[in-house]
Amino acid sequence: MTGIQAQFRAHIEQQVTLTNEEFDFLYTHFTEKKFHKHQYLVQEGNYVSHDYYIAQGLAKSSSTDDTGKEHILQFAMGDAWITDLQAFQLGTKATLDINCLEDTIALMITLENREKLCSDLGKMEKFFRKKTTEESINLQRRILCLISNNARDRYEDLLEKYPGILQRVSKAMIASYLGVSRETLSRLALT
Amino acid sequence: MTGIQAQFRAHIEQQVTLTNEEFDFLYTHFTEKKFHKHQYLVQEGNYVSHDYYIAQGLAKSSSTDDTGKEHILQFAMGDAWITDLQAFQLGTKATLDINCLEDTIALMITLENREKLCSDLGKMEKFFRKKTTEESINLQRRILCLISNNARDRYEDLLEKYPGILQRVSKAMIASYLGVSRETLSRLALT
DNA sequence: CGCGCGATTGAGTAATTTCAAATCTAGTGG
DNA sequence: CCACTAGATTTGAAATTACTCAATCGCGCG
Repeated sequence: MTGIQAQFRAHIEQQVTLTNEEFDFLYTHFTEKKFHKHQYLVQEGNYVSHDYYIAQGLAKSSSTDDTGKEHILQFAMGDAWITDLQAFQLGTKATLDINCLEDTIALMITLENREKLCSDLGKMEKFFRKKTTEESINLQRRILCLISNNARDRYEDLLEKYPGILQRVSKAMIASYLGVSRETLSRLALT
Repeated sequence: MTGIQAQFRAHIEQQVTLTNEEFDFLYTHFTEKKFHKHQYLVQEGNYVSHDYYIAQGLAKSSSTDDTGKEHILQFAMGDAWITDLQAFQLGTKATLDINCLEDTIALMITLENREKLCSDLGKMEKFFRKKTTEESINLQRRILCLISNNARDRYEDLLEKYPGILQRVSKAMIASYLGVSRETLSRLALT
């Protein structure tokens, strides 16, 4: 049992309890893989083969608009899932890029394997339901933050939620995540 | 079998197929209820007893900031789910108001009943997982729209996604949903 | 007719963006 | 140890976008 496996099991057991046999079984549906900094997990225009559990490291998902500007949808630090959800679910081409900001270890699962796993092990169906519900709650919070608050408040909100983020992510990327220009973020001088 | 029941069954069967017995069984977990225009499904500060499937009518969820301004998180037209997800899941007090904009017919389910139903009927666990995944995809799209686009493009985006919305929702509320002032929305004169 | 509500318009102000230039910083090679 | 470069960050100034507050318009309804 590697450290990654133990961490992943603990991650799943936040939602459902597992026997050793169940964990061993479900684990066979995943592939562990290392990615180096700057490597892509998903590239716009390609099909999306996997959903990724980021065990260690840091990845971001983003889209690039017609003026070439990048907009960051998500940072996935340790213990988080990331993919181009729409493309993954529907089997369409990615509209997002997903790129590692640090050397990263991920556990990957294909759509086929995930659906099979959900059918064969009800606890995993439940796990994904709960996890996705959590995800929706977080996305709703972010939407309310975006429509309710100005740039400064959104920035403070982010720092509060991810205290260590400034040490790992450039301010230009944080600006892109918050939906403001990097110059504006820079002028919010604080903390 | 009422029209509402038939509609609800079709809604569920968009994700999973059901036998008559399964539908009858799952349906016992829900309560059908009518609400009149302006009635609250959820009020800020109260506990959230149910998740609501809006069969007919229209409800909105919103939060009110410290300056008294309302920010609209969601419109639930026919065939959509709505609740204060965070408060419902965690059993905490609502931070959202949910209010009917029209006379509305809803099917309501408590957290306890939903969890029981998911345990007793794997297809419903799957249904909720799929539905919540869809929800996440939509929320992600909205976030990208909010951080990528200006007010005009967000407005056009909304009209494209919900063509009939102007006939059912005041422009002040649409502005609140888009995160702009109603005066600004008014000045985007088009369509 | 006149009230009430939603929508629009006007004018001034505030927030944010853009483009350009200056500064800072970490890592590299001499 | 230092100079140098590439990338990140900050700063400046003007332009744009959006907001606020107030007034007006339009329309359905008693």
